[in-house]
Amino acid sequence: MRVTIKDIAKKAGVSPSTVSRVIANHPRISSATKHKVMKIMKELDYHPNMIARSLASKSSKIIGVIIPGTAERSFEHPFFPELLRGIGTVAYQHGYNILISSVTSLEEEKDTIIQFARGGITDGVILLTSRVRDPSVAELIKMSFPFVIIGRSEQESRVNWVDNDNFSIGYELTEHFIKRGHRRIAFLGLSPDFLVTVDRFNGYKQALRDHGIPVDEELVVESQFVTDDGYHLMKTFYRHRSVQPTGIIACDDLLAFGAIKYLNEHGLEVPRDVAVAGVNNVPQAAYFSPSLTSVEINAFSLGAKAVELLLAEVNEEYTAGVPHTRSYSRTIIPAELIVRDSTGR
Amino acid sequence: MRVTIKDIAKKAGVSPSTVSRVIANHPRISSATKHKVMKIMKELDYHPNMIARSLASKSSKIIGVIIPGTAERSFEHPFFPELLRGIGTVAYQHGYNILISSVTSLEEEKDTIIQFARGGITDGVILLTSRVRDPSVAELIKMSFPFVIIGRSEQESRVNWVDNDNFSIGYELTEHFIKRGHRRIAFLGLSPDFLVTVDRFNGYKQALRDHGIPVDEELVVESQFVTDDGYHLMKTFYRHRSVQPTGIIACDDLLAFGAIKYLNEHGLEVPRDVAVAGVNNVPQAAYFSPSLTSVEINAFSLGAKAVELLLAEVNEEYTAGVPHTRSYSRTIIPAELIVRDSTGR
DNA sequence: CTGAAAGCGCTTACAG
DNA sequence: CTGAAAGCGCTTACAG
Repeated sequence: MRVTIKDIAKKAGVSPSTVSRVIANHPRISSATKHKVMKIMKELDYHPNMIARSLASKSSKIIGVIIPGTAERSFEHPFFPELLRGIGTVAYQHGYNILISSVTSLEEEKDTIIQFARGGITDGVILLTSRVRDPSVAELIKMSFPFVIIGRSEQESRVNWVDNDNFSIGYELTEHFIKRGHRRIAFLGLSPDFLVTVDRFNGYKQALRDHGIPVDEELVVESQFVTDDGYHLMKTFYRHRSVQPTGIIACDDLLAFGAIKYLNEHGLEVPRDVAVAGVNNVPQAAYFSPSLTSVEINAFSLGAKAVELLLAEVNEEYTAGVPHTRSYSRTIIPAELIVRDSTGR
Repeated sequence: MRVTIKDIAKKAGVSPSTVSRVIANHPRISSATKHKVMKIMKELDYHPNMIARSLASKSSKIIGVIIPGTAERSFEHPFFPELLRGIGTVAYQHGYNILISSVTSLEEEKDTIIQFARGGITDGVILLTSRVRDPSVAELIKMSFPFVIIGRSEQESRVNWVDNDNFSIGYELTEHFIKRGHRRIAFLGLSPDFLVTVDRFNGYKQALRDHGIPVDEELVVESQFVTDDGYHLMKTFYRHRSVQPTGIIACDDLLAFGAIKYLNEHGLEVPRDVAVAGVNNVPQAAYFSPSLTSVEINAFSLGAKAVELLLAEVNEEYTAGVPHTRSYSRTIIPAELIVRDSTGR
């Protein structure tokens, strides 16, 4: 039999309420009884049942993290662990645990969200998505359950989110190429369903315009997901397009690696013949030959900030009685261009 | 007010017990009442409170996953998400959620384990570790709480684990080099605290011996962790050692990438001058120049199998009354040598 | 097949 | 500063 609060109470000669207050570090408790109770908890190796506590207090101290389905494969992305580490670190600091979903379909995702939210398992949810019109977002809003999105949602109001400024990322990257004299710059990896790529693409276009360079649709390569099929995208590109880019901006480093491999195999040297850059600054970017120019998105901070926003909202709920207008935050985590060999020196 | 089982019961004209049985899909329930109750649950948009259910049933349907501290940085490793995906997929199939720890110190790890196990939050725990003498393992054994280790533990008995055969991985990799005529093969990344590297190293030594090649300590490069500092390891190696290896086996692909970068910068071409191979077959291995020979460890399967073992043990506990000797499983997930350009053709 | 009752292990006004 | 009591929302023998 596991030792409960009653066992402690009996042995300490106090009531269960008092033991509970000691555990919760309640202020109005004499330090005498406090120490007595704590001593006995040590002796009996007592550990509170978190489930019972959750039920009684209506707070599980668990944050749910919803990860886009396997189909989108972002799970595999190198920046994901960093994000998770940021989430975990801040959550731990505040005494929260993190419950991870890993679903394969949108229905499973909805199931999970309902379970997390309605089932009382979590106090709030962090949603990793930058999907246009994500159904989970609508669901969460409907339930008015605390949540934060990592990756800007299209839903502009009544949503907390944290993201990089992807427009600027696209803009700066493009300007970097322009400053090195490039004018035929391809954009690799536009996926209309994913705002992150759309935003970067808009930044790209704006930079071109600002420098008087016409946007050439021939230089835009769409892709289904933000995956690692840069090799095949380039193959298709060179087969079907007549333009010869001198620079390629890939929406992701993995895309860039694949693209470079293709270029190498077809006698094009990077950066001599074509300059290439990616985004996300994966660890391998520095070791690649040539080392890859990329953008550090500070995934750790994205995760950390998301937890802070979420906990602010979760706790806001407890300021009962005080009427207030609910506010929503958008937080931009700065990104940083890391220039390496793949765009020349 | 959230709708509870009582609300459903009242509206359906049955007792809460009956509603509970409908939810649990209890066999002895008339399909008439079953349908009536389900209809009302739909109407009222009822979702069971998982916390209450957990408390009453003494099972949270949550699996804890303990990840080695940030200090060890395995969180950042590309194979980790795959592992997690394997865990998540099988867990979901069985109706379990996964709770992730992300701790920074060994004390935090112990805290977390106690919270997960004693606090009743999880039904069982998966421990990612291949640390020699992991204190968490001892803790879990002491509590006799269901757990499975991914990564072989030194603790040979009373432990379930799933792992690759790292001895064979080291052996096969080495034999691959020997067959291509190499005799001076360096081993990069031996970390005495991590069994995974020790096992691979033993396989390496055995292969050399079996082919009559003496083991040369000069060719062994130790490292603190399984990280990405291959570049610096090689720098130190060439500065302090007199031997010139013609082949390098790195304990990890990231190590290999760093090593290759160093070699390139110092006029050594891969594989012409030095052949290099890694382990883990990270996505970038195929895109690297040259593409990297590696070993696919099937991380997804490692995770999937770990959950299966764990759930077997968790459920075994419920076969109460039936006396049985508890058994422990060791499962080996096959690994596969992937030959690419970095070791020649 | 169904209900009444006890119980899971805590928390938290309410009273003193 | 502390206790008695009610309650959190379920499950599950036990009885019928």
